[in-house]
This record gives sequence, C-alpha cells and structure tokens, in this order.
Amino acid sequence: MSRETLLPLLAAHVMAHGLADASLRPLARAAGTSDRMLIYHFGNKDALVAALLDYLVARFADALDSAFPQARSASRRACAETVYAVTGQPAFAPFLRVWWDIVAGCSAGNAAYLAAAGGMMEVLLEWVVDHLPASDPDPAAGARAVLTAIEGAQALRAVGRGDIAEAGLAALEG
Amino acid sequence: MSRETLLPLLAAHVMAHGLADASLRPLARAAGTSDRMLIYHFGNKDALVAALLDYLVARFADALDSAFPQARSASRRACAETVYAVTGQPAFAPFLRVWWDIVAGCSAGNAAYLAAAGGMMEVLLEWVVDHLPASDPDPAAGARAVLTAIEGAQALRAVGRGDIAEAGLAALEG
DNA sequence: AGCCCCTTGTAGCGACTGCTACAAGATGCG
DNA sequence: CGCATCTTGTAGCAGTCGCTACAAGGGGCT
Repeated sequence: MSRETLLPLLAAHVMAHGLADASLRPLARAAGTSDRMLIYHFGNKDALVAALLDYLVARFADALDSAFPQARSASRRACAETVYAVTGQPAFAPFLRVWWDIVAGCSAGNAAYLAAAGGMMEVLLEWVVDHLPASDPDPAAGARAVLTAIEGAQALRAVGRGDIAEAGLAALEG
Repeated sequence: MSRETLLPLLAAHVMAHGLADASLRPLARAAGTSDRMLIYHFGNKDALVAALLDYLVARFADALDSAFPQARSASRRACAETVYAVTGQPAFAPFLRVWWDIVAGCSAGNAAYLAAAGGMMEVLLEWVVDHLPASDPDPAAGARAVLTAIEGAQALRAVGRGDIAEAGLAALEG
C-alpha cells in the first residue's frame, strides 16, 4: 500500500464527501487502511491534502480530454455552453463540489489550495483556447472571456440559479 | 443579550474567520457570551447559522446600496467592471470569503445555504438591473449576463487569477 | 411573603480531531 | 544465522465538537 495505490481511493472518498471536512479516520476507512498509516505515508494531513490536490488536478485534465468533444466549437458562446452542458452531468458533480471547496479554501488564504486552483485554471484555459473556433480573432482574450463566463455560470448553478447562468451564457457575444 | 444584540457580533466574527468552520465556543467568545447561551437563544447550531445567514443577506443588501455609485453605468461592461472594482476593495474581502463558503455549502447540498445564496443573488440581480444603462435593449437578459460575468470574475480572482477575470470582463459586449 | 419564569454559570457527556509512543511482525542483506 | 530497515497494529494523548443536566440567581406577579 503505497501513496500511489492510496491516492485514487482517497480521491474517490473526497469527491463523494467533500474536501473541506475530510478527516483522517474516514479517509483511511475508505482506502482500507488506518489513520496511522496515512500519517506514515504522507507525513501529516497537510501533505496528504497537497498530494490529493495534485492528483485531482491531473484527473481533472484527464476528464477534460476524455469527456468532451474533440472538435472546435462554432463560436465562443457555443464553447461556453458545451462546457456548461457537459459539467452539468451528474458525473461531474463530485468534481465541482471539490472545486468549490477549493475556491473557498483559496478565499481563506490556503496556499496549497491556491496552487491547485491555479493548475486547474491553467489546464482549463488551454483547453478552451484549443476549442475556440479557428476563426476567432483573439483566442487568448476569447478563452479568458469564455472561462470567466463558465466559472460564473457554474457558481450560479451551484447555488440553484442555473436560470441566470443560462441566460447569461446566451448573451455571450459571438 | 438577545438574538438581535448577538447577531452583529456573531456576523463580525464569521466575516473575519469564515463561516464553514465556525464553532460555538469561538463564536460565543467573540460575542461576549458562552456556547451555552448561544444554544439557549437559537436552539441549536443549525438555527444559529440560518439566522446568521439571514442577517448577512440583509447586510449584503445594505452594503450594495451604500458602497456603490447611484448612477447607472454607461454599458453592461462598465457595470460589471464597477462591481468587480468595488468588491475588490479590502473591505469586501470578508463578504466574499463568506460567499465562497456559502457556495461550497450549496454544492454540498445544504438547504439553508441554498436559501441564503438565492436571496443574495436576487438582491444582486435587482441591483444590476437598476444600474444598467437606461438604453439597454433587454435589461433582464443584460443583468443576467453581467451577473454571470461578475460571479466568474470573482471566482477567478479568489483563486489568484484576477488576470483572467479582467481580460474576461474586458471582452464583455456593449 | 411566596411563587414562577427568564436567564445564566458550571460541569460534563460521548464523539471526534490530528498525531505519536511503543512494540511487533515482515523482509532483505551480510 | 543475525542484524537492520520497512511496514503495520494497538493504545492513547490533549484538544475540540455540539449539546445537555442541574442548579442558582433575578425580576415580576399575586
């Protein structure tokens, strides 16, 4: 039972039950080991969470590549709406749940969360650039506009106001 | 010492230290009372948090009215950028911190948080409608577009990627 | 005076938190 | 074999969590 064997099991538990109030004993139970061994392998809880965040960023990149259409979108709006639609599927809910835990942690000043969030946004930004229409006049700016709209739409959906999000995305230019 | 006397003190502590992991004893200390009395006044912690959320929504509405210019903006983009600029001031950081705790709680399925978030979005939506240019062809749709962009920009700023947020807002139409 | 209700303090419950001391197997190497 | 290093289990630490049982004060009532 090494870190690498443990991480997928720990990540599964975190995606099912949230990251913010994950504690060692439930995590250990989910991974078929003991709190004692988690500390042995990772040193302390902070290091465990940092490793978990790294792992989740990598899994997020995988999910983007596998769950989304390969083709470029027809417009910035279509690109944003595609991401919004796909991330609205139940399979993505655990990811988003962890994501909002991370945003809240960043807002509280947690450095490890900031690093993980930065990685995720970098991955997503590159993905959006690659999926904008080839005709886009300014892909770098377009990707930032799309990403801003996506984040806002997901926040609104998370708080039960998907209606606002959908109207907001529909008003995106081009 | 009634609920009404307590709530401002409790809210101050929550805005300074976060809502997600606020616990009774530190809350009581901040309000100059005891955990025993918090339970006496509110019944249990869930009810206390619900009352606190109600109070925070009201304070949020106040803050919007007092901290922002009365005038209408020149464009949807200008409206979004004004809100982004004002909420970027240090005085607003505690509000945003609580906000992301609320979003994370919503994502975890907490009903009280969902109600509070819904109230805040309703307040904000109305405020944006009232501050769009009078010439806006579709204020309802425009406000939703602006609100989506604002939420996304704030999420990105919270995770340290204000650069993306600013470029995203700059690309907002009209 | 006597009673009662509202408010409050003290003390504690059982469950949980991250983490550690200690010791015992397991495994590999000379 | 004998020694050492890696891995693991058991038990427990001091601290926090939400909450409660019990009792005592205080003020208003008849």
